[in-house]
Amino acid sequence: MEAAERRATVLKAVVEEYVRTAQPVASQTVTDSRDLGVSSATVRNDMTQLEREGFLAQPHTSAGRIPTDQGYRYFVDHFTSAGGLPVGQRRAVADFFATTHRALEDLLHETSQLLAKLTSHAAVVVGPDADAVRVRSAQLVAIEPGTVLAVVVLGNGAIEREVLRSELNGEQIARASKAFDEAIRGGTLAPATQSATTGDQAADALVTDAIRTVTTRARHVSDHLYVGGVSRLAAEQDAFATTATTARLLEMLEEQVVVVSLVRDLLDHGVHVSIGSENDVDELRDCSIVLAPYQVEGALAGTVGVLGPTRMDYAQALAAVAAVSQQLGRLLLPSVS
Amino acid sequence: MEAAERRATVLKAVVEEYVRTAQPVASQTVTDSRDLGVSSATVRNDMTQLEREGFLAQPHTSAGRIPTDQGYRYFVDHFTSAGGLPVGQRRAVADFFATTHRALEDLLHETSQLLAKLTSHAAVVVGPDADAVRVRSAQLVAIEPGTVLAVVVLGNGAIEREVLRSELNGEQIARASKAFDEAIRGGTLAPATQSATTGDQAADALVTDAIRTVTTRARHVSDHLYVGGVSRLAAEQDAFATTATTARLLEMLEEQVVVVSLVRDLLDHGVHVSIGSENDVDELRDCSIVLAPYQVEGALAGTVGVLGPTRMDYAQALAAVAAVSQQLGRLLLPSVS
DNA sequence: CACTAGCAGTCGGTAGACTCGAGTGCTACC
DNA sequence: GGTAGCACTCGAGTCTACCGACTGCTAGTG
Repeated sequence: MEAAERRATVLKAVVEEYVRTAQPVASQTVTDSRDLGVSSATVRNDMTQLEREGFLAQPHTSAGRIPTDQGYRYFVDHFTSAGGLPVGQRRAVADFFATTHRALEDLLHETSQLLAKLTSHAAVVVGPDADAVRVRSAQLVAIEPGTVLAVVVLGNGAIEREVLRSELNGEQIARASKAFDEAIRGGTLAPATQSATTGDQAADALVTDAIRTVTTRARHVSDHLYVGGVSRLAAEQDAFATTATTARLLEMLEEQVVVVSLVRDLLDHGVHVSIGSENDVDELRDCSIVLAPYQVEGALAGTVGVLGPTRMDYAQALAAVAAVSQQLGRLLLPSVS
Repeated sequence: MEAAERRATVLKAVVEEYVRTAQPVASQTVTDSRDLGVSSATVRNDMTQLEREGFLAQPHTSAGRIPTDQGYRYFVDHFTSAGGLPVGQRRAVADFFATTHRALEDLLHETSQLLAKLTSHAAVVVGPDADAVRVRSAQLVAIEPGTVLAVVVLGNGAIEREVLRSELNGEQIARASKAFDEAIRGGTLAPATQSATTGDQAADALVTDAIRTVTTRARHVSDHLYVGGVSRLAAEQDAFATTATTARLLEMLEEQVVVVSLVRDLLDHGVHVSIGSENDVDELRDCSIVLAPYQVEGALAGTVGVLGPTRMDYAQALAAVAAVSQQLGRLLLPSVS
């Protein structure tokens, strides 16, 4: 084995050991657990070089090495070629998606919990950008005297509904409903200034109101973040500097919008794994994010992701998000859910 | 001042000081901050007696006293007579409810966050029991070929909707809709065995399906828990034994159903404050819960609550839940929102 | 030249000894 | 009943010594 190649193997071993034990990895540990055919002294030399190159770090002089963010990056880029999920987990995912029959919101929420359970880390599910979702159909329905429900079916199977007030009679509402459908069907929910002309001024007003309300709300909903397994973050405490760090993380997840735009941003740039300091957000300096988009009918419909400490089993996380995103997309495909 | 009366005052002082500082309270601290007209030695005697009676405890011999759960209980029962919220907070609550225009789900969620912000603790909002909510109106709406939406308006303003598959034509659906409305309007969503007879077998099947689906889902939704301010739990870490305790708390909150039934159970027994070991649930041994029901049109519509460490400002928490529950009920009253 | 054996050196972690001071409990007294 | 005063207790912080886990280096080997 060539020297450079061996160094890469050493790096791989250090990452794997450290992920497993959370302890700085000694040269001896590496030679014991891997069959490198060299002595610990040689590994030590490799380690010093890896440290010089920025892949490893030493918490203090007389300690083993731990990977730096750059070290994790190399590991992810070179040693996590698409491994599948272990059969047990693969089955769990299949079972989950075979047996659920939920409204979209609940499904996404429970998907986040599934992913959290699979990876033992916090998990997030992000819906698609409102601007990117097409309207499949729309209508207005009188549900009570004075109350109208705007119902919009979206391309990803989500059904938005919004309550409106209107004193119009049934016939007027029917007319408005038609106009409403024509105005936004096939388009996106971007807050545009579609207008309606039914010839009935009151109906027009209702349609305008409906469009405005629905687009506003769509924006709100599309920025929604489904978070599963927050308790894992608390359990991972020790990976973070202080308990305040955990608190700020939880706060950010409650904030939702920061995370949603972060996730979208990462994916826009084709990033699927973001490690520690690669994250611009301060709260995430000690965290890594592993993402996979899911698609419905070939169109990007959202993203599933795992949020954990940088010391994370990346191979497993990648396999998990891949499996979940794929199954989720498949489930959403045929039905309107 | 009589001796017994003074002891109560000492207890009050200890609770208030301990809540403020999180430090065991010394006899001297009490005499310094309150004008009792007695010396610290007397307070010490009172404290030993309060300890004998189980209201106070000593972390170790040479330390001040901290309240026991029983001590907090006495404090809550005797010294938290309905104080109002400070004007600033009162204003914040009023502003919040004056400016929000959200769907019910979002409103409840944001209400929990408001409450969390007010009290600096985690907050929960629980909807009403599905069995207790009356159906205001119900109908079926064709939204796409092959797809029917069941829409149910509930007494508390919530609008449940559920997607059904059906190949019936418009006329059949209209008939089924009427039967659906008649079958469940005015009743509750308890999973009963209402049946429909429209004379059209296919329509009947749709109605039965709709009833089944809606009642099932209603149960699911009514057990939903809105949680706000989970990050506060992490920040309150030090109040709990280990970080594992926090993790288990978060887990329980994610579980939802445990908390929901706990809250309902407490309120059924007229309990508004549950302190530490008074909670049967193990995870809550170090926590207290402060609850207030909110009502819509005179009927119990749900509960808002605060979840924090036993070392909590009970007077403030009580004032906050009272103010929020009252305003929330008022907001839900007139509109179907 | 690549690798290794061996050994000195470094540094965190733990245990024990010591001190400091906050706060009590008790006793004698008013 | 209330108080002053004092001895006593015990946690927390500091210092020291020591152990042991690892490294880095040097000298040596195929």
